[in-house]
Amino acid sequence: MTYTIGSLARAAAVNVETIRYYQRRGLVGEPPKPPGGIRRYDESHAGRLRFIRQAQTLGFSLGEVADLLALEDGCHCREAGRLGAAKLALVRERIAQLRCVEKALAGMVGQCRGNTGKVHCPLIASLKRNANAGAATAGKPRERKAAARRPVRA
Amino acid sequence: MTYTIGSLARAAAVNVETIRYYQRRGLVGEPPKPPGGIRRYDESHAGRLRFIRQAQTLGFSLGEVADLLALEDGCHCREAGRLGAAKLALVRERIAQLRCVEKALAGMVGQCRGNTGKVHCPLIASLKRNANAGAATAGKPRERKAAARRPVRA
DNA sequence: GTTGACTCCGTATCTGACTACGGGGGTACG
DNA sequence: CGTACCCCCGTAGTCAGATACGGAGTCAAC
Repeated sequence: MTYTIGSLARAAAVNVETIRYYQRRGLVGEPPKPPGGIRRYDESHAGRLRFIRQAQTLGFSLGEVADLLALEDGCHCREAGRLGAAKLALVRERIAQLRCVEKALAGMVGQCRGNTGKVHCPLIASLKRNANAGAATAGKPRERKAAARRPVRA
Repeated sequence: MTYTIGSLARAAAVNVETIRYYQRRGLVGEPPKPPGGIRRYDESHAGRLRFIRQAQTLGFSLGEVADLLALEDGCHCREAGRLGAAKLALVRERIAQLRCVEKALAGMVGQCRGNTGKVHCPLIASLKRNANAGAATAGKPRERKAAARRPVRA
């Protein structure tokens, strides 16, 4: 089955304009345009779009997503391996941090059962440990030139 | 030990302007200003800032961070519990997804050892399963009014 | 008592990621 | 044939999250 850009957008639950934007950024390909006609997309495009959205909700910027997609697309293995290993470390770090949050939240939610007073939750404390660990390796703020620091749809 | 806003910024590895911005957003408090003087901050402020950054890298928007901080600050337990449970579900989902990515990346990096050809990695496939599961509950794109879909520093 | 680093505060600018607009065109169907 | 969609493409606008700027005031040290 093939898609027009509009039906592709519906299939992947994104805006048409977003697809065009991703094309401009080189994240998804633009199929060749039949003379005087309408471009045709397929499942691989839909998969790519869903992947991008997914990766974004996991905290990857579009730039990072582009890196991941470059891996998928196949580049020289040596390079792919390095890049993949770096991303892997990043992913594992995020998982570890999220587990801290999970534990803290779970504890707090448990404490809250039936209580009507106030709570002081261990969330900040639990994250602070992690943050301090990371802070040692962090440079001065002005040196940061990295991706903007923004999140993601809920 | 106490901080001026500048030393606080260094201690938490953020920009001074960012602190002011967070104050405007109500994420961190502004200590009272001694008449004609300079505000003083302490460890609790530094912790809060680190927490915010931490939470952001985990994919929470500043709005969500504000929710989490409200829990920390203590609100009625019933409400805190609900909020906490919701965030908890979200966090668990993210962990599960990240584990998919982790597995896929690890497999790929493994395959790459010593190989100089090309790779086609199972990354997209691994996420597609997850994404499709979620897609069932997703509304049309235009209905989205949620937080912007942006990530986070590397 | 001047210098230099820093604070205060308001406003302006930048970046990433969309999202909207609008003119020009094709296709489909009643 | 008309009209109702949909596509193409370029450009402009929006929104969150910072960052930057600049004049006036403060403080510590030389």
